Amino acid sequence: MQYWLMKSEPDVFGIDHLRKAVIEPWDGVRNYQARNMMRDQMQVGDQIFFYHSNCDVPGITGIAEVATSGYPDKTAFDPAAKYFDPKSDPNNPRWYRVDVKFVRELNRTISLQELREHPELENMPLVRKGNRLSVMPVTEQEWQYILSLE
DNA sequence: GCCAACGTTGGC
DNA sequence: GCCAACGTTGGC
Repeated sequence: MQYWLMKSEPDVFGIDHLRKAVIEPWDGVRNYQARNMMRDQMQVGDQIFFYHSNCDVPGITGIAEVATSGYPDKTAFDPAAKYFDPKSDPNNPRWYRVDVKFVRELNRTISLQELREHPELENMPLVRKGNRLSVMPVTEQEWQYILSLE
């Protein structure tokens, strides 16, 4: 069992959308580090913190779980898609995605500001200045600690 | 292989 | 809306 944190803009796709859809592909990731984690490391059942970015109160708002391991992100092949990438060859896909499944919303949003206040979490890429990774691993200690804040 | 220019992310 | 930080691109 591994733990992850995934960022999404709530205006585009937030925890509410996932709650209604239950299972959705996590597509549109166009960053190699994040791609590698989805393609190579994520396993069905892994737990995910759902993080809202680029909004009034950025922070962790819910929990999801990995519903499929990595598979090619087909939106990269579709010229009409927002995340079309002409360099992604269907015979050798450049981008991958996983499906994620809604687990629950947190009782409250644990804001980035609050997460920064805890020395126990200082090694998380999330709280590092300038970090833009949209998919990142979370240690079991960090996972449990954050849940204890809820 | 270097690095300047550019585009994007995302907090504030 | 601003802008710092970072990743990518492409000329050389």
